[in-house]
Amino acid sequence: MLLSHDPPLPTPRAVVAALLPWFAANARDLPWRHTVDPYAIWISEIMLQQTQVKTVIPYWERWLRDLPDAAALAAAPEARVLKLWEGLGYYSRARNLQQAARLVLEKFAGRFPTSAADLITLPGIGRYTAGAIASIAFNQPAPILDGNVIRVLTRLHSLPGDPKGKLLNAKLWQLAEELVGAAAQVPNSYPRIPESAGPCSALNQALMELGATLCTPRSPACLVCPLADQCRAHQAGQALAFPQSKARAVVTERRFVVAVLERAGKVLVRQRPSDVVNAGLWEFPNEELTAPPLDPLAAAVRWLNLPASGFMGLKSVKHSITRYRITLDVFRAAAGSHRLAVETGAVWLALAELEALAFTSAHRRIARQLDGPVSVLLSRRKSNARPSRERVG
DNA sequence: CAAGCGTGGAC
DNA sequence: TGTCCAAGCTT
Repeated sequence: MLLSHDPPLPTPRAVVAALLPWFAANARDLPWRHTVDPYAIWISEIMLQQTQVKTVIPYWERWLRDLPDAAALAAAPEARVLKLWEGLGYYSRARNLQQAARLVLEKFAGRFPTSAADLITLPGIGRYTAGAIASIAFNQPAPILDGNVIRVLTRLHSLPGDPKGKLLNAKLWQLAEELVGAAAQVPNSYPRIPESAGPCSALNQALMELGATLCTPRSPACLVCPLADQCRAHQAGQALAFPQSKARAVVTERRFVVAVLERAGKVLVRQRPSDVVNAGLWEFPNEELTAPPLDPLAAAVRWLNLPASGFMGLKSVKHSITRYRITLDVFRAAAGSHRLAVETGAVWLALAELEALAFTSAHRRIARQLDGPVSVLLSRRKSNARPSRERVG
């Protein structure tokens, strides 16, 4: 029997031998791939948590320009850090970055830790990020396991089960460790990325790059995949069956009324408390509609304690955060001394002053509506809503 | 270990 | 247009 007709086994050595040349030829030109500065790599890894590359690029470039090193980050006012993060979401990432920068200065004498074991002690750095920084900045043979690597490895080895579950998760970390260990032993003649720290860096990035560009969730490009001949799921025509992740939480609808109160050319804004979602970010006063029938205009009348003729509806804003699908019904009113200004500890600010503050995404969109020339009148009957150029006088 | 934590890209 | 989900961490 001719063994050469059997597909090659996905051994660590064979996988590395296929991935490194593929990555050297196909790596996307991403800005953080032109540096091995651990600070710059660290910032990119935190920003990339649960966030797409395309979204991160402009944030990363602005951040590195404004806060080029750990000392600058440690010394910056938190408000400036949050403003640089505005729109990226998961804002505790930004606060943890600053706290970690201060720890690097204090506990590590300003030298970034090079081992995953030290890195993971810093706030906001878990097992994945510790391995990513150690390998990408310092070429340490530290494994990584993110959503991309989970997809690649469960397909490559046709591994059933929940990849976040204890058993399979441990198996995947083990496989990732074997791969980066094999990368550490490749000869110098292997294709290299000139600005990469070395083969451990390249291997880990190659795994993620493959998952991001070819081994995608819904339309994997197996025909051009460098691992296709080793991939068990592909051989069985079952690539789409992996990973077998658990279903997400069901979506819940929520509705809020928002007040844009004006006085002498200023608007009323407030800062969210520290123990809620979007903690510390700025917003317009708002209240959730709970009891049905959830009529926003009636709720606004009751909440603002103003006659319906005393304010106008702006275009409603829709957004989603985590498992909630949220509609914001926005009402704009002239208010001399409204009780909301006292009760919530809010402040009156000119529109131009809002620019410097970190707003939640939905409320930033409301603020932009106020800047523009056109407001949208909300009809009492939803089916008859139509645009208008009227403004509150 | 499940749930909380945001947002916008992509199809 | 709705749905999925992206280089996860913390509690």
